[in-house]
Amino acid sequence: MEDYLEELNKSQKEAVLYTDGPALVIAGAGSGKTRVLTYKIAYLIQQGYRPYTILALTFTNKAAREMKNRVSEMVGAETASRLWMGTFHSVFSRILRKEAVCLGYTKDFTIYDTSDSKSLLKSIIKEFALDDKKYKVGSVFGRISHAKNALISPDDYDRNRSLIEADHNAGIPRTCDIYRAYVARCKMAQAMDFDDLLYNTNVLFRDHPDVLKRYSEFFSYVLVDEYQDTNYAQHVIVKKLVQNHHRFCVVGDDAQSIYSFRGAEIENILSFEKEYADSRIFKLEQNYRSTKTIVKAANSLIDKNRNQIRKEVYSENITGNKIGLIRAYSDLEEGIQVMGKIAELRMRSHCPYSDFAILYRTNAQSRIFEEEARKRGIPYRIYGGLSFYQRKEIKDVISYFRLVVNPMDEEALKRIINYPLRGIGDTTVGKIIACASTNGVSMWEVVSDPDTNALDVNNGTKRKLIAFAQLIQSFIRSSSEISAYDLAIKIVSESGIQKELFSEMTIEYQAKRENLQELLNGISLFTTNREEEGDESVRLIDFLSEVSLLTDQDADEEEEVSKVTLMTVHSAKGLEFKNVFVVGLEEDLFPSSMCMNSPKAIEEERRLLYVAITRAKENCFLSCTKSRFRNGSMELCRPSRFLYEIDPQFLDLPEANTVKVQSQPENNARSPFGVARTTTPPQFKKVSGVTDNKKNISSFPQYDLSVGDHIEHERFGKGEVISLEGEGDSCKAKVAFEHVGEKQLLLKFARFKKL
DNA sequence: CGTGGTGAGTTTTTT
DNA sequence: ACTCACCACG
Repeated sequence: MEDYLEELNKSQKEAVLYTDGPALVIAGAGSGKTRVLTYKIAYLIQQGYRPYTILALTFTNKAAREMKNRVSEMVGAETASRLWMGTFHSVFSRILRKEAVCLGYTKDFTIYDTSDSKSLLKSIIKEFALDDKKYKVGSVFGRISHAKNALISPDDYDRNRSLIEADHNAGIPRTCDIYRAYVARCKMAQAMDFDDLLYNTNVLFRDHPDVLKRYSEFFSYVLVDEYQDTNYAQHVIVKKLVQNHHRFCVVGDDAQSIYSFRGAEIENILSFEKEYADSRIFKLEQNYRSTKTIVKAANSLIDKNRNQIRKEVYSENITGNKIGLIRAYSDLEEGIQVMGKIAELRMRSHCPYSDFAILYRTNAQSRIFEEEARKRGIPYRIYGGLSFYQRKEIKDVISYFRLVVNPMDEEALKRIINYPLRGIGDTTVGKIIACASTNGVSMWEVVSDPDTNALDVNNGTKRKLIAFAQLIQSFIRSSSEISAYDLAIKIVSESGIQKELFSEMTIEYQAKRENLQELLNGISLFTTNREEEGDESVRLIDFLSEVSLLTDQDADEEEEVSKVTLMTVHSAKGLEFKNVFVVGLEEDLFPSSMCMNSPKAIEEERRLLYVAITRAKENCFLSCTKSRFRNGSMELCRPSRFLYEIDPQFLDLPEANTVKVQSQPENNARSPFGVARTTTPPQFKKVSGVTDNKKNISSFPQYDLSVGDHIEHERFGKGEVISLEGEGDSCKAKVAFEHVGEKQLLLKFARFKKL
């Protein structure tokens, strides 16, 4: 163990060894944050802390798993497995299941995922007879979620003037009523949504001092990873847990705070020192990951943020290459150029595909890179998109499981009451909901006993309802007798799901069958694992509570072939790659158009780019395009303001630019992109030149062309005219483009200019 | 009650 | 491009 400590640098070591009070570790990008956390846990254990009294909270499952693995290597898997280590959500859900009764919940409560929550909100908005064009499910959900993350109850909400006013101004004054109804319905369904896992943990500790006392005495040391991403609720709960002894350590980097959209408060980390007068702060400033150039370039960018903890991140690695710039004419060509560059670099340096990552702001950008990779036969792996457990066929099956475990689960019931089709349509479901709410009972009670609840449906429908209820009841009876796996099999065959999935032999259905098979395999694996660990009766609820908090990133399949990684910048946090391409650096995309009127949001976007750049170990490329297909039409793009904020001495400015600057007399400033650079950087939306750009695009001048002319096309880039045919409006040109090959252009529509 | 077609809106990020 | 809501018909 003493040897381990020698592997740390001075500040890392200090951070590990200090355990007497609150510790804030500011960990610059690539500075060995996980190392400090894992060594610290090992050190605590060495100091005599019992492992099961150490609580380590992370933000993602992936981070938790990685930490667990690394701790295992140091102290052994046996000891590591006793630690309380996991995401906030998973650890708190464990606590909540234990203490559920205090809160009026059963241990088997359901966890609603985002789509369940939204579906419930949709019902409520409909029941309130509100205009769903005004009351958009997404924004109502967002407001409720923010309220919960700020520990604001429906009653608090009502009393909060600024919230009420904001809703009023947004034309949705009844948001608070929806919130109240939503909470009641979740409770009625014995369900908690993601935010409830935090909110209710706080309620538990607030209203039950004895319970809090038990946990705060039980946990002898608390560690929190990615503290900059915690929201108010998490902050308060941590505070409560350590109130007795103040022995805890939070690790984070304010420069990498990128989750404010879901309630993260950068203030939690910025004001830590004020909050805990007895705290010590440790700064890890040496970056071990990247070249000097990458670190300095990233620093020069993040320097533009006002709100931050000052630190000097530096690298002792080689200087390395400058940051590459890629300028494309269109999103299409961006894909071609980036993939081309990857192929070229790979040839030159013989590094595997897994050394490359393409990072983008939005998932929608992935498609073009995917297509281009496929064309070239470059293997790739996309992260993000729908998680396995969110696919329709999987959610449907899981909903059966959920209903069996918790018949009050309204969202699960709605999902499967007519799947597979059994003649219970929207009309009937509407009646059931209405009947349930007038009688103050759950939908399940209405379905299983339509008569007592005076449900107004005809006899045929009633029979169908009763048959459905009996089906579910038979599953419930079996659930106490047979294993989770056997029950799953029984459900799939007796519900008719199996028949339905074999009713068609199309590729989609084939995929669905495979997915279902995978789910069953997962249950089987889960059951055997638990049984090996000595758990005699593995219940379905155990499986459910585990999978409801999993995301796609957690499927850690061993990759047999090396692949290029495609992911959003958000999901790249914490990862590193030899070569990184950050794409789509354009105004309204990165920074996102969502935050044009908020300097705070712009600072967050800047941090996001900081995160992206600092993922790179050796080479980093930034790309932008002149035009991009968005929302169904071609839009002109201006380079991101961030490109001008990076100190140009770290940028590899291409020679060709000089030429381009000359050929575009309207340019009045030297810029890395040879694109009209207004003397002031692009400002907020109302002053921006977006509309002017739109005009430019349609007033592209027409030229008389002849064979051999060189042209510059809006999407395809530069090329040479090979042949011409037709006259007037139907005149067509065949053009050989540099990057995209030969294309036919109908001159009437083609957007290009002669060079 | 179910289905199949059309049309509109949609995209920021995730536990 | 892709999903979802709505509508008309069987």
